[in-house]
Parts: sequence; structure tokens; C-alpha cells
Amino acid sequence: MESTVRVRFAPSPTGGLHIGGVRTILFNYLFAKQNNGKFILRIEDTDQTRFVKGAEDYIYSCLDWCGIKADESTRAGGDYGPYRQSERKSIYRQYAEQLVKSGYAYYAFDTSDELECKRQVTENFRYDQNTRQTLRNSLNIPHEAAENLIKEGAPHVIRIKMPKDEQIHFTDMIRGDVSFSSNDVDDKVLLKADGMPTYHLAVVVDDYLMKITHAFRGEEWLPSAPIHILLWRYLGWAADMPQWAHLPLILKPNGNGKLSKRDGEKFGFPVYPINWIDPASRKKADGFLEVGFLPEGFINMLAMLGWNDGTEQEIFSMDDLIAKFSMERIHKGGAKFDYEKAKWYNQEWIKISSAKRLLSPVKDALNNAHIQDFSDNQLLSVIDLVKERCVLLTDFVEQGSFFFKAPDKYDTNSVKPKWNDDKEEFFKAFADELKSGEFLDSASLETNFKDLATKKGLKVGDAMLPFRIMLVGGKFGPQVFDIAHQIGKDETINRINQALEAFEKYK
RNA sequence: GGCCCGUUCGUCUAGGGGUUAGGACGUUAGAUUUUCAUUCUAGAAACAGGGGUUCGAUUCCCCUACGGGCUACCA
Repeated sequence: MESTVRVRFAPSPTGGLHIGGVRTILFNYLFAKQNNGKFILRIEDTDQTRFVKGAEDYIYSCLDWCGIKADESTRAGGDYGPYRQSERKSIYRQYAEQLVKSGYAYYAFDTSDELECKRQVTENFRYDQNTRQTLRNSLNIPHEAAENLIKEGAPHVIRIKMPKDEQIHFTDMIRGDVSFSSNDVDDKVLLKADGMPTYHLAVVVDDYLMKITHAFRGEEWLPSAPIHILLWRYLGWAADMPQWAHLPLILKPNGNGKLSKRDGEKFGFPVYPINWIDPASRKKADGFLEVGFLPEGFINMLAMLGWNDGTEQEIFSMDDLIAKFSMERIHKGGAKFDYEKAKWYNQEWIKISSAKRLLSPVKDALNNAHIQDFSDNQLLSVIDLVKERCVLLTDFVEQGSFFFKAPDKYDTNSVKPKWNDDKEEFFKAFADELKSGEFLDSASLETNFKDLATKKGLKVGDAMLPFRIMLVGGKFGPQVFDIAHQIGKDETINRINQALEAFEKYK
């Protein structure tokens, strides 16, 4: 009988979730879906001092935008809840006590201040097998004295007692065999003075209780892996230990360190999936959503940061990724984030997406720019006309707004130098012709326009640019006659007349 | 400082004992498009260094360098 794959992502609600975390979520999710397993979202809010209001909601919003749904979570529920660690507080202590009883952990009464002092005095001070004899803990005072202190309510923590001269090995799914000497690891706190577990205890206990089979996390956790391995062993659960995989980090574009939340502002690109407003400072950080990314492009880009399928394919939908993802093909080295390439993925997704798919996000982008006067059908045609020149969804504002609004200013430099009576006359004639003629399609419009220009002794090229400026306002946009056809006969005539007036002074 | 992990074009990466070291982004040049974008063609651009092992190493091993991570009663 094969046991079900169960993976988890366990963020702490201390702020916005940045793209490194989202990529870890993505890899967890892909692995779970591929194996018909479960993806669990667990909130690790064991540090009450760092709790940030709104952070948990934000995580769900990000997941939602990305199209990822947790099978079990604080919201979805599940058989292994609660899924918020602060609500599990009561279950951790017994395991810590169990470790004390079996001799793998001990009570320590040193206060944070005392230890801070030690660190001031001794460089590289560590609470470990070399120093623990000199400190205030249950290893150095009679057992009963320790028990009494605790009964009296003396503040204390429980620390793991790291063994001497032991090599701790484990096989990482990405890195292969990794080993540490127990002598290099300090006696980490497992249970804090406030009764909350630290991450080290909580991950192990919860992963066990929630029957996690594969534990994926960022590479920054590698150094604490030996603690977790030992805990699994000391708690008697070694046979149930999940397989570990430490994912490579996403690095700053300049390569100096891992990408951090502040880098968005510093380098000028988003690091959050959606806008994050820090509740304390009210400072807003841009999200990929608001900047104009499609979730498809965002996910595609993230997946390719450290993974590829071994072929030359670069564009993957979520379903493609679920089908083709494999842990073996994850890179070991960190990846510097490249915003240019990120935008390219989005551009590709805009190009291959149907107008129907694009309708809602493009509408949002236009509405945000206060352009609302259009029907869905109009917008659908416009999207098809302009999508290949958009990299971000927000580009639809510039590329699309003139379809719904006559230009209020003109790129005069493109018209001014060559504007004269002949041209004015031509456009007047063209407007007249439009008025009385039919307005079939852009091809016949083009023919009419060119014929008339030739008849009036104008070079076609000399008439095209002013026409574009009249309709669009600037030197951009799709085929002029497509634009004219799209905005319709009356509007085309209006814009010609309006421009003719504005150009009067250039003659 | 100590420990751990890593290192192929500027960036993301493929490859792997004998290859013209492949692709993509970006970049350069050109073609197409009577704006721009798209599209197409071509170009420049990489195996960190030193020792082994081997007939042969970019590929395997060791060392060095460099980069990154961790070193809290934070995750």
C-alpha cells in the first residue's frame, strides 16, 4: 500500500509573502498534484512578537491569484488541524518534556538578557556542549532543585542537548548526501519561556502529526536540518521522517545575497505577488498583479527559476508544469532574479492568451486608468488588435485607450514641419468621401485613402502619419485603417475635423 | 571567524569523458511592417583557477578562489 504524498508550506505571518516563498509554494503544489497528494498550508505564528495583522489574509489572496488552492488549511479545514500553530500551543510542551525525560533535552533558566551579556563578553558565544556546564540549567543543578524552580514558576526554556562527536547524515532530494558534525550545532531552544515552541520543535511535531511525507523549504534551512533530524530520532519517529528537499534561493539581480523584501524598491521591480501594504508604516510595495502580470506569466517565470524540463520548451501552463515537474531537475545553485526575462514570460502569455481570457484583467487595467466607456465586445476586438504590442497588462492603457477616447493632445513634432494647405485639403476631401461613402472594412478604407491621396498628388506616406496622429495622438498603435474601422465612421470623421482645427496653426 | 551549500555566455539554463559546448532573455546588425510592436535572419557572448585520474577532461576526484546560506527564547 502506497502512502499518500502530503506536503506543506508553512509561512509565518510576519509580513508580505515574497516571490521566494511563492516559488516554494509552487514547487510543493506541483509535486503534490503530480502525485495525487495533498498540499497543506500551515500558519507558523509561534513568534507572537512579530505577528503582522493582515499577513495571513494576504497569503490566501496570493494563493488565490496564482490559482493554487490548499487542500488543507486554516480555511479549508482538514483532518489534521488546527492548522495555525498558536492554536496548537498546548500540544508541543508534552513532546519537549518527553525529550527532557529521555535525556535529549534539558531545562535552562538563563534569561535572554544574561545570554545577551555573554555574547557581549565572549565573541562567538554559543549555548552548546562546551558552555552548558557553566550556565544555569537542569544539567548543572540537582534534579529536584530544577523541578522546584519550575513548580515555583521560574521562567525557563527547554533546549535540545546536542550529542558529542556524532555525524548526522541525511539525503536531500536535491543535494544528495549532506552531513554535519553534532559538535558544530548548538543547543537550540525548543520551547520558549512563553510556552510556545520554536520553529525547530514545531516543524517536527507538526510534520509528524500531519503526516507530512516530503518537506520542501528554502536552502537557508539547511544548517538547521541536523537539529530536525535528531528530533525526529529522539522523539522516536525516525521511520516516519519526511524526505527533505532544500530549494535553491532566489538571489538579488546583482548577486549580493538572497532577494529580500526591500529589494523591490531598490531595484525597481515587484517582489510581491500582489500589492502589500505594511500595516505599521502604511508603506505600499508593488505586486506583480498590479504591475500588469498575468498569473500564468508569473507562475511560468517562477517555475523556470531553478527548474526546466530538459527540453527547449520555456512556456508552461500550470497543467504542463504539474505533468512535467520533477525534483531531479531542480538546480542546486541559486538564481539571480532577472526582471527583463520575467516580463518576457508575461508578454508571451499575453500573446498566446485569447481576448476572452484577457478581457477581465485588461478591463481592470483600463478602469484603473479611468477608462470605462466601452462594451465588452468593443474591448474584445481592441484586445485582439493590440495585444501583440503589450508586455504588461497595463500597456493596454496606452495601446488601447485611444479607441475609446479621442486624443486630447497630438504629437505635434510629427505633423508640424510638413503640414500645409494641400494636406488640409486632402483630409477635408477624405472626410467628405467618408461621410457619403460606405465604411466596410479596413482594407477598402485603405484603398480609398490611397486612391484619393494619389489623385490629390500627395505621397501616400506623407498622408499616413498625419492620419495616425489624428486618430491616435502619437506614433503608436496598430494599423491606422484598423483603428479607423474599429472606432467607426462618425468618430473617424470627428477626429479628422478636430485635428484639422488643431493643426490650423502649423500651416 | 566556524559550519554547510554552490559555481557553464551579462542573466535563466541544456549538456556531459572525445560536441563547431545547445536554447532563451538581453544586446548588436539586417529584412519585413508607409508609426510602433510582432515576425524572420545573422552576430558577439560561457565551462573560475591549479593539481590529479585518463589515450583524452568542461564533464570524475582533490585543493584553492569566488559566491551564497546559517551561526536568536525569528522563521
